[in-house]
Formats: sequence, structure tokens, C-alpha cells
Amino acid sequence: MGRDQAMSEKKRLSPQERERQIVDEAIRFFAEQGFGGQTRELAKRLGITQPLLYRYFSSKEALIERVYQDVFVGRWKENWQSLITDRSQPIRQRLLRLYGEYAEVIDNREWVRILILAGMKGESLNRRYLDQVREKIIEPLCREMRFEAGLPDPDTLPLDEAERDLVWSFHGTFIYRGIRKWVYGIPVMEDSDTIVETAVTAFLEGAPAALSAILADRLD
Amino acid sequence: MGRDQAMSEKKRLSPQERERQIVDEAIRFFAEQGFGGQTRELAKRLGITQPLLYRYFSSKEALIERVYQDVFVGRWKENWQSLITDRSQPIRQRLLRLYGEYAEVIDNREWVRILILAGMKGESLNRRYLDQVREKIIEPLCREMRFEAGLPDPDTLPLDEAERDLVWSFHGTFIYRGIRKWVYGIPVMEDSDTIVETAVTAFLEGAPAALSAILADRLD
DNA sequence: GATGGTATTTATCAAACGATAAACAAATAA
DNA sequence: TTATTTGTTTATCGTTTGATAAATACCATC
Repeated sequence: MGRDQAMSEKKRLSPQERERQIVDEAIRFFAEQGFGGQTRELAKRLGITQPLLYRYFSSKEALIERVYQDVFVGRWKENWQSLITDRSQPIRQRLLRLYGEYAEVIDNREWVRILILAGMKGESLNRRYLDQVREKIIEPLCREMRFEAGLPDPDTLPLDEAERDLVWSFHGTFIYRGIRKWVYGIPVMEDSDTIVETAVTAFLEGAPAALSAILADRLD
Repeated sequence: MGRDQAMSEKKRLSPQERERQIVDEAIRFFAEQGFGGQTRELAKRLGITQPLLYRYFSSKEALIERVYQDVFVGRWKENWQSLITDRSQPIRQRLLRLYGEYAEVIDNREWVRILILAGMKGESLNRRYLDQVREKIIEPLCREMRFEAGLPDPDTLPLDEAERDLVWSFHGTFIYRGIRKWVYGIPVMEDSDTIVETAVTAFLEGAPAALSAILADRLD
């Protein structure tokens, strides 16, 4: 009543625009409600009717699949792997940059919650994402830590499971902070630079000792 | 056909037995399916009819509430806090024992997944659990780290946010391993003693340096 | 400005789902 | 044996929910 034209007066968007709009809102929506969220409410938020969703996605599952794509695949930076292995820079420097960027991606409600939701649902795409993390971050970083500690290359002396675990734990430091903040709603340290510096310092100081302990009995 | 008596031939259990049975299965069931799991399927697993659930719990929500109680409240060990503050033992020893026990509780599919599910749902009980972790583990451990590093007591020099963050990250090491294993289904190191030792070693070696860096400008 | 294509809505279905009431049956007591 | 209690099932209700088909309205083109 009064003025019918509220905010988004535009109707009849182009298919590209509408699809983009739906996906963007779906990411926010499912991140909040979980994948149990109803298509009707999603439509309501978009200011469209529920059947219109099915013009763009054949099923709710298809829409969820698309959400995965946009969140996981779309936000991975290709330079991360090469950043780790660039020995022209000191390891500390490399880690500060890598996890500075990574922390930015993680510090996002949708990213964290959808990662968790996908895990709980046991989606294969989620598995592929973590394979990527392992292959392109964890394993290379293990190799660099060997190098820094003056220990044999993984090609010579295969990685111990405990070594990967140590690096996963360091990596997890940042993920777990995201979970504390975006899943549990606990206040966390917000100064990104300090966060990364503290974590990297603790890791570089602590890892060599742990590494020696792990490999002690395997070295002659 | 043939023998109708399959496995659990017992019918008409006592209210206590039946309730216990329902809660136990509900924990497993919801941990797998999420809280969207249907009461009909839960009943099917129990070999009972769906309406019987409502004889024991007034609603699905009430059953979920009970699941929280059993998982979070029921599995907290009271000795953990006193273990940390017992300075008659070296800090390394204390941490090995505490997280040895804690790791046992965590290494449980139901515990990890229900903790996550509760977080995603934003339940207050979940919040209370994490308050307990902070109050009875994180804060005391911060105090002990100050002591070990020969730094002023938190009563004298209040804790910096970054200090809590550092300890949360150490704590998260164990949680994140549980998430990797029970949410993402990634293989993790299974030797509990080695896990704890590696994590504690890395923490005790790395934390002092990080702590000094954090407090550098606040100390005279 | 009529026409055709298509983005969007209206109307509706069928199954899923939480919940309730009444009927049934197993144990206990008289 | 009969009576009484109560654990359990059968039958069913009212919504909710993903999905489809037909009708409608916006927009470009001739």
C-alpha cells in the first residue's frame, strides 16, 4: 500500500543475473539454516516465488551442489602452492603471507559453515577439497619443514604420519579459529596480523623439536 | 517366516531400560543423520513404533535436548581442572595426562559430530559447554604458561586476547583432529600417545617465544 | 502496436513428517 | 481366574515440503 515499489523494483531479470542472485542468497541461506532450510523461505528472501527456483535448478540438491562449487572451488587461490615452495624467501615470510591470505578466506561465515555442513553430509566434493589442501599445502609444507630442520628429503626418508599430523594441526589452528567464531559464536582475536604472527612463531619454534622427536628412532 | 524371534526378542521393557535404549540409539542416529533425521527411522532402528518415542519424550526437540545432556554434560571429567593447576608435577606431565584423557573422549564419532551439530544449531547448552572449557581449561592453562615463562600473574597483568587465542589453538589441535577424522573422514594418526606427545612438545617449545612476542610491549 | 518468446506467478499434488488418540496386550495383584 | 495397570501398537490428523503444470505478464522484435 502507498508505494508498491520498495527496494528491488526490478523484475524479470536476465537468466544470468537471476541465477547469480539465487546462488548468492542460497549460500547465505544454507550457511545459516543448514541444508534443511526450506526452498520456500529461500524464495521469500529473494522476493521471488518458490517454483521459480526450479526454473534455474532442477532440484534442491542441484542448487546445493552449485553452492559447493562457488564456495570451495571458487575461493581457492592458485598461488598458494607456489608460495610455500619459493625458497628464495625465508620460511617465516612465506608462512606469514600464505596464512595471511588463507585467514582472509576463512574469516567468512559462509565459507566456514558450508565447509562444516558439507563434511557432515559426507559430500564427495568436500573430500576433493581436502585432498587439495593436503596435496598442495600440507605435503609441500612438510617437505619445507624437513629442509629447514636440515633433515633428509621426503623422497629419501618418507614422511611419517606424525609429521603430517603436526602440519595439519598448525593448519587447523586457523580453521579452528573460524569454527570458534562462526560456528560457536565465541569471541576470537580479530587482529589478523597478530593472529598469523603468533601462530607462525609458535609453529616454527615448536615444530623442529617435535620433528626431531618423531624421527629420532628412524635416523641411524 | 520361520522364526519370528530374531535378536532382541524382549518386548515391554521397563521405562528406565527403554528410555536408556532410546537415548543411546538417538545419539548414534542424530550424530549420523543430523537433527533432521526422522523420528520414524529412529524408531525403526530401535525396533519400536514411532509413537512410542512420544511416550518417553514430549517432542523431538525434547529428545535432542536429552542427547545434548548425555553427550556434553555426561562426559566431562571433574578432575581436569585440578590436574592443570597441580604444580607439584611438571607442566609437561600435567598436559600429557590431561590431553591424554581428553583425547580419549574426543576420539568418538558421536561426541565430535554432535558438538558440531549443536554449534550449527546455535544451542545454548553448547555455549555453556564451551564456557566451561574456557573457564576450567583455557584460562587456568594461560595462568600456568605465565608461571612457566616467569611472567607476571594474570591478576597482576591481565591476560591478552592473543594469549587465550594461543592456548585455544593448542586445545583446538585435538578438536580439529577429531573433526578431520569424524567429520571429514580423513585418515589421522591413531597412536594416541604419540599424538599428545607431539602436540605438547610443540606447544611447550613454541608457546614461550610467542608469549614473549605478545607481551613484549606491555612489559616496561 | 501486434506478436512471439520467456521470465515469473498461481494453483496444486504427493510424499514426508511430527504429533495425538484410541485400541491392544503383557505383566502384576487380588 | 479376573481385574487393573501400563508398555506398546494401530490408525490417523494437520502441516510441511519438494516438485510440477498451467496461466500470466514483461520485454524485444518485426
